This record gives sequence, structure tokens and C-alpha cells, in this order.
Amino acid sequence: MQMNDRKQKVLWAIIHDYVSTAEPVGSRTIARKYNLGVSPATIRNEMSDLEELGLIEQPYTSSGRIPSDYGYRYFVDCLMERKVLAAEELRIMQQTMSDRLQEVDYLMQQASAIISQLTNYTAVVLGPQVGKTTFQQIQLLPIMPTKAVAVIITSAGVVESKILDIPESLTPEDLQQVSAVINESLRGLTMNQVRASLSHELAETLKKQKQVLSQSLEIIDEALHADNDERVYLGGTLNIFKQPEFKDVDKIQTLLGILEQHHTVRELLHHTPERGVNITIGTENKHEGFRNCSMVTATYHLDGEVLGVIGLVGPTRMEYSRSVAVIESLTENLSFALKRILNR
Amino acid sequence: MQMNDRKQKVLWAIIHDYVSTAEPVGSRTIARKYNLGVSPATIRNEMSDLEELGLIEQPYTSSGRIPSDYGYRYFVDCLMERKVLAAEELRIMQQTMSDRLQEVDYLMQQASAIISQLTNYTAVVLGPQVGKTTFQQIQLLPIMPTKAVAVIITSAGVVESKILDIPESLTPEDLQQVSAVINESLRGLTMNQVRASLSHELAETLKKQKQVLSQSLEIIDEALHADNDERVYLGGTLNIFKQPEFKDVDKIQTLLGILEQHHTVRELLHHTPERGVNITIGTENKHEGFRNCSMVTATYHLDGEVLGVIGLVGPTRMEYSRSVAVIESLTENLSFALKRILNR
DNA sequence: CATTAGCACTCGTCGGTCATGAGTGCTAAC
DNA sequence: GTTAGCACTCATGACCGACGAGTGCTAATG
Repeated sequence: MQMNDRKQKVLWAIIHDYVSTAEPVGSRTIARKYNLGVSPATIRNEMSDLEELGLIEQPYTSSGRIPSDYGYRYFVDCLMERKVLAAEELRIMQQTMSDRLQEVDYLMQQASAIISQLTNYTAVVLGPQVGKTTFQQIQLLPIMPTKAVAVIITSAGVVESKILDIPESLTPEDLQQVSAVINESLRGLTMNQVRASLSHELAETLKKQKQVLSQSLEIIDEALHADNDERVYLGGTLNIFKQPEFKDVDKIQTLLGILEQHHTVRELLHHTPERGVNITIGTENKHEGFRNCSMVTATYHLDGEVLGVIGLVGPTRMEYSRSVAVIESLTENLSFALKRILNR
Repeated sequence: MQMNDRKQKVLWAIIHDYVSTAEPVGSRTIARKYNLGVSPATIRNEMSDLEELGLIEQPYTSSGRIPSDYGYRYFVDCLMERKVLAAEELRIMQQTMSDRLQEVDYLMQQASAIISQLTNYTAVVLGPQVGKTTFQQIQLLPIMPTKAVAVIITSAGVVESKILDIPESLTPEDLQQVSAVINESLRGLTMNQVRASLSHELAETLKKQKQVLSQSLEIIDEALHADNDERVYLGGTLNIFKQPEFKDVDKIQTLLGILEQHHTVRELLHHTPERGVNITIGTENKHEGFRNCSMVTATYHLDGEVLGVIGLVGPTRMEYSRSVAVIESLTENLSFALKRILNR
């Protein structure tokens, strides 16, 4: 059996209706709301065909139809019209991004806030990989006889700061010298390169200045790892409550649980390809707890290189066209804003 | 009517049972589980009296009884035995607090994690008021021809860092000098004092070094305000789902909504008195959304001065004695850990 | 006089029945 | 190929009755 024009129209109507009502769609409803010029009976026949094709399903015998995951897939691949955001929305987006924001961290928070505001879904944002930014300097600032603050500054702004124990014998000048040594050898390298040269460097110089130097290198190492690299930002997690498919406490708990585990979120987002907007629907998703969810994700760039990922999570019954429009516009804005911050 | 020994025993039993089962408690249940040496009938009479005293209630006619807010109040004031944490729990607490933790931020996160772990309720922690820490120094570090990073260091560690725009004409030496000027006049003051002297200082010196100085003072000002001052840390928010009284989606949403608004949480915690553990039960609470919740809070100190507040939020049906024990032990550990970090 | 046994009464819960209505699939007519 | 008609399915919600946990009252008991 082949798809034809009318089948497509019917499928489109089912998805459109189901997205806004969250109720199974019947043939009569379609005949009434979307004037396709045919009677409910005809639509029933078409629906029967669509079901055979696996594009729609019945939750139970003789109920209306709902789109299957595969139906959504067909929709986003073939049927979905591109949507452009309202001028007002674009303006808000640009303004928020350009506002008084200088640090990457803040920028990312804003990004996730915008996504959740404009879509009413939950925003998921991966911050720039620290590895892609360049090392600028480390500063060791004495604050007490036996303590100093180490601050690492990369092209993304301050990345990590930490209090170090230092031997009392060390003078502020010694500290200066230590940081100078480190800065000398690392400045201008990307943090990935720093990472590569670190163990070498460490072994080399550890003999000379011992404790402080090794502690300093430790915090650089820390800055490069785990929590800091690709920080996860969430926005509008409570939007989940707005979706009728999650009116069940268990489902909400599961979902919030997953979102709270940042490493899981990171994994989920890593499937995003380098270019363009990616859509993952229902069971296409690796994670079991996301069976009823779809994700719309995209990468943002700097000078052609992938920096991070932004995306949103909602029910499979999602306004895909709008979501795509938001995510797409935002990647542009984001890449632009980051260029301003990170380059020069 | 007066309370007597047996009434107290019955009330104690009702609360004890209801806390663990979350079901209304009947007279027979009490007679069986807690051998008071009397028949259910007698207990019914006592219960009738307790109800007249407002200490317990019936959810509906001829159901079992549940404690009223006032009943819990009586319980925590007069009946509750002091509980001591298990040695193992104390050990975990101390170790986590002393671990490799040097910065206040991290310490606070650990504190909230411990609370939620040990109690299964939601932890709420207010970080030290920045105002109470002392200003150590500000550093202006040039990173590009037109940009510098400003880092404020207080006795609590790094508080705020921010990228400033600077005129290209300014040399690194100029920056040095500006920070020297600021450090000179502010070092050793508490941040509250800094706040007081800031507007004065600002007017005074703004003429001389203009832009950079004013920007620097701005970030100090920022560090003193809103988000940074008394940061709110939450832990185990998802524990809410474990309580049967919140199996309703609406209630969870309300509660999570409130917890997400940090300023509301801050207000709620500010009622904590300077000394000792404070318990707020159900409607005693100001906030409407907390009608079904109780809070156990306490302040932690440094050198006899209040620094911040820790606490937990759970259903009114709460294991008060355990909660109190956890909060109490933790304030001690926290005060101790902070002493190590902030003093000398 | 306090305690207890007995008993009638209340009320939430659970399972079953039934009417309703939305929606389908099939068939026959157009 | 399209449509009208009709029998059929099934979720939903209202209603009913049995059940049982629990109470309050009363009268008997020590």
C-alpha cells in the first residue's frame, strides 16, 4: 500500500489534533474540523490503511486513533511545515542573549530559560566543553599565611577557583613565580591540549616547586573533568506537570529522576549530529524512562567547531514544528553570543 | 480536662503509629501494638478526650484518629524523647564534612545531601550570609586588550568573578593599582561594612579612575546582593515523592514550585531563632503551600554569631525526634567545619 | 468510680452492574 | 470510489450493596 495525498492529509490532521487535545482522534472529528471534503466513513477507511502502515494506533478497540512513534517520525520527516517564530519572540531571544551577559555560565542559564518559556517543555543544555576553550592563565592569590586561592581563567571566563594549602615558608613572590611558570607553558593552548601536556608537565616540574605546583595542576585537572566539562543546565523542569501524559506521579518521578542525573542527560544529548536539528521520538530513544518522550536537539558552534548541545524534552505528542523553530533560532543566537564572548 | 499519664501514652502511640503507617489509627490497633494494659474501649474513651482537647482528629466519622497540628506540637514540646544518631551515622557525617572540602559552596551542598540522605525528607540550607564574611581582596586580571577578570575573595573563598570591559589604554599596572586602592580601603572589613562604606567610597574615588573602578565596585556590590547572599541549597527534592500524603500531582507541583523559588524558601527559614532547633508544624507555617508540611530548622554559628540556617521539609506526619537529631548533629559539624575554613 | 464487654451505627472501600457515548468495521447502496 | 446505516466494542461514570474498621453509648463488672 502506498501513501497518497489524502492519506497524508488525514495523518496530518490526526497528529495536529492529537497534539493539541491529547485525546484519541475519531473520524468524525477530522471530518468536522479539517474539511477534507469527504465523509467520516471515507476517513475511517483511510485511517484503517494508516493503521496497517503502522503510522497510527488505537489505544483500545474502537477508540479513536493516536499517532505511533513511527507516525511522528513520518510527520517530522515528510509532512511538517517549517515554522518561523514571531518577530516578537525573536526579538526577546536576541535581547536576552545580548543583555548584560558576559559569562558563559549565565548565558547557558538564559538559553535554557528561553527554551522552556517559549515551548513549555523542559530545556536541556550542555555548556561548552571546557576542552574546546583556551587556557588563559592561572592566578595564585595569597589570602592567609597558609592558604592561597587559585583561579583558572579560560577564554570562557573563570572556570574554577579553589583554596589551596600552602607551606608557610612560601612568599607571595614565590606564588607569583609558580603561576608564571604554569602560565608560560600553557597559555593559548586549548584545554584539551593542556590536558594532554599536563601529566608530562607535572612530572617534569613537580620536583622543583613541589606542593603548590602540584596542587595547582590538580585544580587545572579538576577543571577539565566531570562536573565542569559540559555542565548540564536544566530549565522549566516543572513544565512536565503541564502535560496530561505525565499526570501520573510515577512517571513524573521517573522523569525528574533522570533529569537530575546529569550524566544520563549528557549521554542522551551526545547522539546529536554535528549539523542541523535532531529529533528523537519515543522509543527511538535509548533510555527506557524516555519511552514517552521526544527530544529536539541541536549543536551550537564556534568557528565551525561544535561547542555544545541545546535541546528540549517533551511528550511524544509534541509541537514539533514549533520546537524545531525555537531550537534552531536559539542555536544561531547562541553561536553568535558565544563568538562575542570567547573570541577576542 | 487535664492531660494525664495514660492520655499522654495514648497520644504518643497514635502519633508513633501514624508516623510510620500514614493510616488513621484505631483503638484496637493501639491496644494490640502498644500494651498499655487496658482494653480498646478504655482507649476509645481516652481518644474521645484527646479529641476534645484538640490533639487528635477524625478525618471522617467513625474512622480512626490522626494527630492534629496541635497534637504534633504537644508531642514535640512535651512527649518526644531525644534521639541520638547511630555511631555509624555520626561517623559518615563527620567524614563527609571533613573530607576534601575546602570551599563553602561545596560544604553546603554536602550538608544538604546528608540531611536528605539520613531523613528521606527534603533538605533546605541557607549558605552563610556573605555579609558576615570579611573582605579579603579583589583581583583584576587582564585577559585581553579590552577585558579583565575581576575576582572577589572573601574569607568564605571566592565569591564572585566577572569579566569587565576595560579601556584599551589601561595597562596591567593600572589594573594592579586600581585593585590595590580598593584592597587598601576594604581589606578586613566584613562585607556588611563594605556595603555600608561602598556608596561613600564609590562617590569619592569614582572621579579618579572612573570606569574600571566603578565596574569593580559594581561587582562587589553584586556579590553582596540577592543570589549570592544566603544562597539556597536544596537536597533530595525528589524525596517528596516518597510521602503518601503527596501522592497527588497537584500537591507535588505546588511544593516543588515553592522550593524552586529561592526567595520564598529564604523567607520561610528566616523565622528560625538564634539558638536551638526550631520546629514549625503545618499551619503554624506562614506559607499557604506548606499547610501539610513541617519544617525542622536550626542556625549554625561561627564564634557565637549566626551564619546561616539548615533545615528540612517533610509532611506534618514526620519523624520529629530523628529529624531533630540529624539537624542538631549537623549544625555542630557544620559550625566546626566552617571554623576550619573561615577562621585563619 | 474506673474499666470493660456488647451492640448498634457510621462511613470509606471495593467489586459488580448498567447506561451512555464516542468510535469503529462492515455491508450495501449510490 | 464514496457514503449511509447499523451492529458492535469499550472506556467512563454513576449507582448499589457487601464488607469491615472503627466509633459512641449503655449496662454490667470489680
